[in-house]
Amino acid sequence: MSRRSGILEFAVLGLLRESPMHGYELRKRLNTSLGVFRAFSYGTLYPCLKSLVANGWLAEETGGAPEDARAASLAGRRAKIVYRLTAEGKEHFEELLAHTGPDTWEDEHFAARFAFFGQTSRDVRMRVLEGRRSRLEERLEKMRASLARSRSRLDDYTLELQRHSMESVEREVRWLNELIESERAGRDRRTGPDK
Amino acid sequence: MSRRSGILEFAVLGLLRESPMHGYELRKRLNTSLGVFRAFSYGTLYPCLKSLVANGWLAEETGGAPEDARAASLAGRRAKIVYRLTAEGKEHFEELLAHTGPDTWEDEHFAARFAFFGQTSRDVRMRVLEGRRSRLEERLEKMRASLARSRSRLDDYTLELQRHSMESVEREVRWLNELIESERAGRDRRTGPDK
DNA sequence: TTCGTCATGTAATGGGTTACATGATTAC
DNA sequence: GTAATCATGTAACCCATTACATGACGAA
Repeated sequence: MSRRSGILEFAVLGLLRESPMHGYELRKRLNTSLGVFRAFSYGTLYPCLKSLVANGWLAEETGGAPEDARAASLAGRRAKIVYRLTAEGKEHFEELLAHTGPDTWEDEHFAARFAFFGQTSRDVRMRVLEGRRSRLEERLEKMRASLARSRSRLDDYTLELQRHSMESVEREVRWLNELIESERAGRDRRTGPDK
Repeated sequence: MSRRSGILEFAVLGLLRESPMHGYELRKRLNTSLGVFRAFSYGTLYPCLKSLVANGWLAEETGGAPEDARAASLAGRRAKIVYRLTAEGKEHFEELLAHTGPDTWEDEHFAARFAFFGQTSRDVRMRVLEGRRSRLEERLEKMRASLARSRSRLDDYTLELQRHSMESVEREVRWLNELIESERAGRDRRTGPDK
């Protein structure tokens, strides 16, 4: 029970929905394919997998069909545990995909959600994108305010750092604007009057 | 002893070098003036301050001069503890400022170091900037490689996410290039032949 | 007088890493 | 045969947050 990391749990479920995998491979996918994710260590991943099994969301399949003589002969062989999503797991992931909320627009969480946008319904995508955007706009407001208050007593490097990080945030807002635009365009094409 | 957070310790020492402060104010400065830093909670900050005192790097000054009658009359009054950097603390911070190494070019650590570049010698600044840059270039290489390997089996959203985060990294590299350029220009002005 | 913000602190908990331990398989 | 990488796992630790507890000070 418990040992829920939110992000990791979500990503694991999402990856396994595409196809069953064992832990080691899962970890690679977490770093590479999904790129953005930081590399979770085995010390995090394996216990997480166990807990997902305990919840009934994953099933372990310790390789080799039992009727296979060669498998039996290699008795001492370390089991390569393949995990696959159960029906309950699929259902649970579906729920997670449908969920939107303030936690959803935080940095890491947002990246994880975005990575599975391919499986997400458009209205949920919109809510997440818009939530993220307003979250960033809030952040910008705070930065601008504190900058206005303290600009005078800050040295050049501190100022430059603030300028650069504000620009980064502004850049992400523009990116979100484009994404939201194209989501809307997609909707319009579907529900619009004609053409 | 211990309870060292690296970043927090460094930032606290650096802020207190400018002027003595109490914990509450310190925390505000950590969020606002230095902007980039995430808001450390009191549950992190206060124990950290205690440990810095235990190390002899900070000294506590529980306000009010003792000869002040009013201070004595307000017996029950909650002490407002002002922390100031000791000579040892200053020396220790100097050492931290001079240190460069692989840890120094990681995201959060780098931001903290950059925020105190005003107090850092130019050659150390250069090493940190260049270290950071090569760290990012490494990261770019990995991203490009994994993208090349798996582009085909990734959906549009995953691709877009990777594209955007690569662009972010590339943008930071350009920023670092400019900074390094202007550091070099600064050195040239000083040591160059004339004008 | 009550509410917001200033101000300090602790204990429980969370979420993660590192180091360690083990062993199979593949490539050279 | 030996090194790299595949593969799984545990225990000790680290860093930080949350929730809680306490209380002063100023303004409405």
